[in-house]
Amino acid sequence: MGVGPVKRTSRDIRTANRYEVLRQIIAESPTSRQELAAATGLSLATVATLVGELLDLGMITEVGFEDSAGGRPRGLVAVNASGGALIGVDIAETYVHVELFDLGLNVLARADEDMRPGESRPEQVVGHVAAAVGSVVAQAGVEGARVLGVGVSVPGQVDRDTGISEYAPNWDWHDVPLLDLLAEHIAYPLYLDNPLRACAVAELWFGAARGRGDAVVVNLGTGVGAGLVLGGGLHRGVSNSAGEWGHTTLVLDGRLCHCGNHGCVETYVGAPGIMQHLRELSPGSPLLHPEDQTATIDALARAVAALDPVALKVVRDTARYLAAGIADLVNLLNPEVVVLSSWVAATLGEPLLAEVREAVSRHALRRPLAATEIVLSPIPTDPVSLGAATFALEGALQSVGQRNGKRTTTPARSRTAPSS
Amino acid sequence: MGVGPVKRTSRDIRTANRYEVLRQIIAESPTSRQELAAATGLSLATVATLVGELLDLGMITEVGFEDSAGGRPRGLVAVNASGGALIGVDIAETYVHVELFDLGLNVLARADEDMRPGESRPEQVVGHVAAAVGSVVAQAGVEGARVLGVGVSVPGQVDRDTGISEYAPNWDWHDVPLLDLLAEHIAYPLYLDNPLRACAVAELWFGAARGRGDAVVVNLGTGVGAGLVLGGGLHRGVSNSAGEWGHTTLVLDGRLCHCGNHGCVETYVGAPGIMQHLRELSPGSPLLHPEDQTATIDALARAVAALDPVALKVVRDTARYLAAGIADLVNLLNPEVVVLSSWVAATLGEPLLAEVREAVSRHALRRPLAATEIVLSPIPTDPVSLGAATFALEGALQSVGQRNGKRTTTPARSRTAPSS
DNA sequence: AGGGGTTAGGAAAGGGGGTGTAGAAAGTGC
DNA sequence: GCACTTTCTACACCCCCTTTCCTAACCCCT
Repeated sequence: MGVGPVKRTSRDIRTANRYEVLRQIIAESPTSRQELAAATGLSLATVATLVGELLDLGMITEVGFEDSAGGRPRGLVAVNASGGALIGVDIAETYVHVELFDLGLNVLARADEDMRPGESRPEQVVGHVAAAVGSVVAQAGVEGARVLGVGVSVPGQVDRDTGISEYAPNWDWHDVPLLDLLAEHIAYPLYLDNPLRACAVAELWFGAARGRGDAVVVNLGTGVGAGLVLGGGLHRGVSNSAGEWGHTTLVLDGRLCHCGNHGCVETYVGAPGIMQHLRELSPGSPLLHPEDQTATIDALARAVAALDPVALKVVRDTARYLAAGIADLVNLLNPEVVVLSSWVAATLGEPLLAEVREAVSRHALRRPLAATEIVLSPIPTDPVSLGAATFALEGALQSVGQRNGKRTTTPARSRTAPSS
Repeated sequence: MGVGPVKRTSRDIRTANRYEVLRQIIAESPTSRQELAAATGLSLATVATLVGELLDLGMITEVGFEDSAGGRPRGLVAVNASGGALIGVDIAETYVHVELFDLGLNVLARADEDMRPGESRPEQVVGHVAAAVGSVVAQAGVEGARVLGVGVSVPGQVDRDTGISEYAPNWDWHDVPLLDLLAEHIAYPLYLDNPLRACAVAELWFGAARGRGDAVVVNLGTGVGAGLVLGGGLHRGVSNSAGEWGHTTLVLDGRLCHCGNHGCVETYVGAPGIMQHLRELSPGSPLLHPEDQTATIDALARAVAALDPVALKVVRDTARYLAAGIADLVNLLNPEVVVLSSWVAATLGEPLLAEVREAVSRHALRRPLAATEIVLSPIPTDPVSLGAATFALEGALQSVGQRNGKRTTTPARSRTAPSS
């Protein structure tokens, strides 16, 4: 339980600025110190210091000079892609997906492990994760020392500081010390969080929320949730469970949700909800693949492109439910941007977006609506593993200024601190 | 439109600490530097510096010593009630309510002005405000120089920095430069904001949100809204309209709301909504005072105390609607505390709270719910004018460190800057 | 080839902020 | 009256960002 209001120190300013500078370099590589200063609003001196730090860390390199038209040419810096590797782990109900990134956040290797419904014990999940992590490191052929960290996303409620999965609805986990279990198999610094926040941080660093103060990242997958970016940072809530938007009541006495309530957003706009709607409209629809959500949503997207009337109606109805929920978010939080993320949003794409925009504009109040954009996530890869890797990147960046090695309350764990 | 993420400077830290120390002194007066350091988590040196500043400003005074059991006795400081006066202005649809506070936030004088339905021109409202402000200053007999500032709350969307009422639904105002108009009549520094945020800031300083990082202040009056305290500070949103929770859709195709949608929270739990429910249940009910919301809600509260079955049902049903909305807030934001504020909440009191708690516990997810308390506002006076006065207090405190007089982007206006 | 103009970037100084510590100040107890 | 204890102030120190000055590096012109 967080005690008292947030304690801010001047070091937080430094960390935030470090993030900002690196973000900018990753977004626009190569770039010059001058451009960085202009883009971040920091002074040249501060930018120079931070760039120096990042150069020392080997995260960026100097890559020549800009052409000059009289005057000393600007030195250019770029991400040093081979300066380190980041691993993002996306643990979901039925699979573990792991990606290894270079520092430019390009995917160097992938590994997937399927989990059968029965495999719900923490040790089993940890085993899959360890195998996949080992696999991507081997594939990419990077030396272990180059791996700056491993970010792990696990559904449910997570305490990132203690590394405990407090509650995972899929497997009925309660207070599983996941990070400690993983540390027994994985020798790199580990960071734990949940997929909602992973997607949000991915958008914040590399996606549609870059440079925005307030954003909502709506996550449309099997489950539904929202990552909240408020005041330029992630909002976590007192007990790390902010963003549970999927169980907002949309329809009084509506469909029964696994959370026990009726009419939750998730039951209408989650993949199973969409499938149910399709089934109700057209019980024998060829689009329906009863046991395969991905295949069904794919088929639905293709049918929409072919102007299939049933598919169009399913998407339109789904968009309406979704829009009702998003309109409430717009009114309540007045964000700059609402990002539609995760695989259902990516698959349904523009047609869904168009319907959502139209329907939101009918529901939301005019003034807040005018200030907010609704967009699809521009992130081409899996946002969850990217976001998880970003947590590792943030972690690596956080401890830069720290007295050498002495981690005080750093959330990072490594093999050297197994359990206890 | 806010550009880019929030820019934090070390001065913000100072300001936040200054707030924190004064808040603590006001809450517990007299108190010692030692206690302040313990309560705020700051070092003794910092506390001493800040206390010194506040002493210089005349906002607090030294009031003797604590008894000692060996050792130098602790010096005690207390709010210097007569060190200044703050004025809070609550502009509502049908009245203007003004209170003058001493620095202990005790009410020294009140003034009310009624506005007839026709009186909707900005000049008329400004006239009422100026008259009431003049009245409280005269009543309290304070010299003008002692008035540190006037906080003004006006419904709708407000840009506190420019002092413009961008949109006020009651009177169909659009971009009225209210602060400039007021500055022609009022010679004190002026601060503008809306009642939602006024209530929130009142709770943050003096009420149930003190010392909490995340809180939601639910405002139950004629209109309904929520003040959001996130990360220890007020959340405003990009275009200053965060908190429009009253128009969250609660019932699909429900009651028609003046915002044009159906089923908004406000149509069920706002005072007019409650009256309508009473009318539907018992058309000729003696509790109903058709033209007087306050009287009706008062009567309802008394009837509940007398266990009148109709009144009990009205309150229970209202609580259910309210709870559905609050449960969504709890899930989404995971706050430490939800505060029920404004006159409807104050009037209906404990019976409403009990029903709300019970109903929220049925709707919200277990984990976030476990971390959040739901309470009635402990603030005994009008929270809106108190909050408005608090804005003035914050304003007075903000410019302390500033180079003398030179206001850079200070929101405060005074007579010396009339229009343009 | 050598100077003048121009722009980049580093080094140092300065201001704001918080913290640790020595020593003065102000009590109690013997 | 002296020792002990505790508070509180003053100062040095560290962190962070910014401003300013100066040197480095390049272009163009003569």
